Amino acid sequence: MPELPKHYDHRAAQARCRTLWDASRLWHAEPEAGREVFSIVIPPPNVTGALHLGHALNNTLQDLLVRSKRMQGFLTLWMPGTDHAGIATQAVVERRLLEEEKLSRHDLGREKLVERIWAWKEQYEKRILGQLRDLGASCDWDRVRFTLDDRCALAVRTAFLRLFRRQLVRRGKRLVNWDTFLQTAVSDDEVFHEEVKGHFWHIRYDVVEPQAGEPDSVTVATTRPETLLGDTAVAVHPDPAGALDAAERALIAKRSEAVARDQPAIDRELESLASRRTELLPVLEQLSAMARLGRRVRLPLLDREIPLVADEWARPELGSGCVKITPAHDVNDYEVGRRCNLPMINILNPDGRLNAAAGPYAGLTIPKARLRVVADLEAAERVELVEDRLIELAHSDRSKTPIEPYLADQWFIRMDELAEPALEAVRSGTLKIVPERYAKSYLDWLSEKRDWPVSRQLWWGHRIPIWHVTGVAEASVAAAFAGRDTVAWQADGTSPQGGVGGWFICTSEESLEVDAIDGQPLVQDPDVLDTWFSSALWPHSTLGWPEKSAELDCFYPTTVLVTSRDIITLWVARMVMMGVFDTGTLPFREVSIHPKILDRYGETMSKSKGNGVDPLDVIDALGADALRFGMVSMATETQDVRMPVEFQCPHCEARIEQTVHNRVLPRIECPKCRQAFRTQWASAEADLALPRGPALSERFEAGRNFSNKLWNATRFVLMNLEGFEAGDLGPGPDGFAALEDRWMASRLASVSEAVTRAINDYRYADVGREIYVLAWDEFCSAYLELCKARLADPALRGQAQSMLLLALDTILRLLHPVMPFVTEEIWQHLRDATPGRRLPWDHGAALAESIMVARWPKVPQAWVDPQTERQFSLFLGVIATIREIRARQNVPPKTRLNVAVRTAAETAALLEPMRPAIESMTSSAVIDIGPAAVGASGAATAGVAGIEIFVDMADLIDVGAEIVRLGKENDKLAGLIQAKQAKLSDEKFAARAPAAVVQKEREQLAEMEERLAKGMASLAELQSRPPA
RNA sequence: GGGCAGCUAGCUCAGUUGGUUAGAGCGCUACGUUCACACCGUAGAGGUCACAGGUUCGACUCCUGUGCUGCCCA
Repeated sequence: MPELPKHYDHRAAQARCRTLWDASRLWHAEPEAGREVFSIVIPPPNVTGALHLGHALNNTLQDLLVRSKRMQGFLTLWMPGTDHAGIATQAVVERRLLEEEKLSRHDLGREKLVERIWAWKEQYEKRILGQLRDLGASCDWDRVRFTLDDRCALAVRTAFLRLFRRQLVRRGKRLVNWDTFLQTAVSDDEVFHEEVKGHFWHIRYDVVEPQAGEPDSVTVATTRPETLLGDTAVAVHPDPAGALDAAERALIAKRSEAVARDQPAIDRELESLASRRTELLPVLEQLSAMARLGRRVRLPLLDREIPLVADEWARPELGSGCVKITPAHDVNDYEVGRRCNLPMINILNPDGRLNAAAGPYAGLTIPKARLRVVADLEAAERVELVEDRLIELAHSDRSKTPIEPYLADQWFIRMDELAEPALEAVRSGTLKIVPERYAKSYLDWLSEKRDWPVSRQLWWGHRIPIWHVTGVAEASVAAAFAGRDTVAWQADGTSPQGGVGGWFICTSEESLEVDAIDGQPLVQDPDVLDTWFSSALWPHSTLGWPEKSAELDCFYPTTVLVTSRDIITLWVARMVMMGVFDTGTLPFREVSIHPKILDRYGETMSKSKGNGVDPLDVIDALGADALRFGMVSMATETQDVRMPVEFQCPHCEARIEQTVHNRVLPRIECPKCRQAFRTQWASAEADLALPRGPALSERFEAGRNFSNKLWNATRFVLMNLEGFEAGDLGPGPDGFAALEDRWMASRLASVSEAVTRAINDYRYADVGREIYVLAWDEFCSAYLELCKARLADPALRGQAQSMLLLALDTILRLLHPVMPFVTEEIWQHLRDATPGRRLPWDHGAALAESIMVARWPKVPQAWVDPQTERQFSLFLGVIATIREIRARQNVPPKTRLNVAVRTAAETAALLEPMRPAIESMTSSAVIDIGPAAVGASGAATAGVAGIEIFVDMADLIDVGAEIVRLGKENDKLAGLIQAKQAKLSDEKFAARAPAAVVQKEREQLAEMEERLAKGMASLAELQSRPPA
């Protein structure tokens, strides 16, 4: 049998496994009746860019579930695919177009731009799917879907038509977040807030024809002075006195609850409130009365008369107590405008320049208009005060430019009816979110039932399947689409004249095939749908809905959705709503939420920050299994995990800590070898010529080392298989003969049970940890060492070989879902060496061609043997103690020592069979085990529970050092004993603690006292020796 | 402003229903390379469990408050 190389070669193994898995297509699932199904849809990665570590985590966890369920015999489907990511992808392509060709999307035109984006998609889809395969994802690669492909498109149109028919789609004006760079509305979720330095301008508006005793002007303040061009009112509170009272009451209440330190600040606020009452209140009362009388003020610059209105949005406790109202460009003002029936003047063009409504300022961009408006106001002596101020400004996540609130026509989906079943599913526990605490944000968000604005003024996405026609009678529309159940229509909301009006016509067909009705053209809505609309249909659209496909029938609803916490509302909630709406069934029964990966400073990783780790770098340097093991170990129940990032020098392999400073440099000089390497930022030719230093993390090394450990354990087993014909492995008629075999069997049973349970509970990190301890600490460090003696003994050799194989095989199967490549590679070697081996849970079936479909270990729980495990831990304790003495005394490893073990006859009987193992594992000779065992004079001693160990040191012992050490240990023990005695002599403890606890404490005390007595005796003995 | 987390060894994290003499991996120190593996072995050092109160015979664990960090929603 050829010997394996000393190191596991992950690159070669990955290539071999890929070939094997692709040739066998074991990841493929066909619908089949009567089998238990496990199905899962991938959260489709955006085709915007390559996969990052977050994806690696998400997909590793899914693959862990999928592979284990497949081995457990479920009919298992993992549906792969990608998302078109409307705005994100279009923005990236547009940006490149501008950078590389100096062209805007309008220069190119809709059709050509969409073509370019498709080309981008093809490139990145290929890359993403390649990355997933490199990661080892066992998706059904015959079923790859894309949210913009024909099948998804039909699902989108059909779902939209169904919503339209149910009157859940409506058209409306709405203040949207307008991205003036991309010229589209973006959703609230695509907006981030950032503080910027700005100013707060206080501007005076004159009262029109003030009467005697009335103020002749009001002052309003704004951070955006150019918006006054769109002002349609100035508001004052309807009951200023009442509002001040309420504000005061609130402050007093707050003061009574505040800690002393915060009270002075509140007192100052109360004082200022009191002074407002005397100075400002009379004027506000007067203005409030004027508002009721319909009095007006004059808008500076445009010289327009606008009403003074009474509305509670004006807060008497702030500023002048008056506020300008710009309904078309501010969310709160919009509400005021609706309440007071104010006109809404839009002063913006879609490109962010002012329109004709801005009069002389038309054509200017917002920043320029602001400068001009301020200059003109100052010239007109209208500015009373300018304050510096930090402003929370909304920015578009996509273009990073400031958002302008903008009044536009949009399509909305009404949420009330859709949200209710989705809320109920989680409240009733039909849909389980793990960890449970995330259910709260899901419920909170859905409970608001805010309408979903679904139009996007983009070219990349699903075109809204609605056409508009004006000036026709409904009868004509009906006649045009007679007999087509794929078409529905609604009045457009304008009032019909003589029965003739405007209509919105919705269809699930690709096109209406009717271009005019009664001579009036049909115009398709130019907008596309929010990306999340197609994502919301993902679980059922990928399986063939609206067709009644065999896949839908077999694999829907899916079993579980695995995702990270940031898209619970955006995606998970919407999938639940649309899944129920379209199919009547929840799209999945459980949602497993995993953490987010942050860098060492707690920042989210991103390419633009330069703090990310490319999964392919890890796969290349340390192996896909190392990456996966790291990911699984990190997936605990917390919401974030931190991952320190390091650059690896390509010259000397030194690791350089990634810092806020060096992570943005194009080149870095290695502090160790003084040679430079490039980073992702390199653009100058000189930098690009340098070799690249990948960003990695030491957190993946444990996985790499683990792969190698397993590999070498396999090497050892294979080296010792000569003469062994593997058949049925397992206990003989009388069970396992050797103690260590019983122990190993017991551990296999416990761990396989624990791992299976952890997988079912989505405790991913526990899965990794359980197997790691079993494989490394128990199998490699203890069991394998113990087998060496029997392997050398012809009579016992077969026994050991059999159990070694049984244990290794079981470990491989348990580990395969976490580390598929190394386990498959080993499986193939082991299969060649022992084709005839059968494990009890194989039930006689032939050895699987791939570990991917080997049967999951169902280890009989009868193998669990607590008595043996206790015995074994005694043995391990003895070994550890002897080794400790040796290390303490600096005894060279090859020096054989004589050891005596004094313990009760009962314990001695348990240890006796392990005598050869103790000897080989501590390179010593065990002279005696029993109640009467004694060490030679000058022996070093140490004890574990109920066992005293004498190691004959002859002249080796450093008496002085030993006296110091023993003295310290005795002191510590004495302290513990004192504490324990105090506890036990406390009557309350004895009276109230459970008897079992008291009993345990007593035993511990007795044991400590015994150890202390021995320690004192040893110390005395050492002190009585003559100095060396 | 509201909600949710987190704060345990130098770093990254475990710690089940309160019963601890608080653990792991990495890093560090010492020793070790014929005998599966130096991507290794053996041993060691290292912690007022963020802070302050409270409940309890007993608190890392439960309650209240404070501080810092992060995320989500306004």
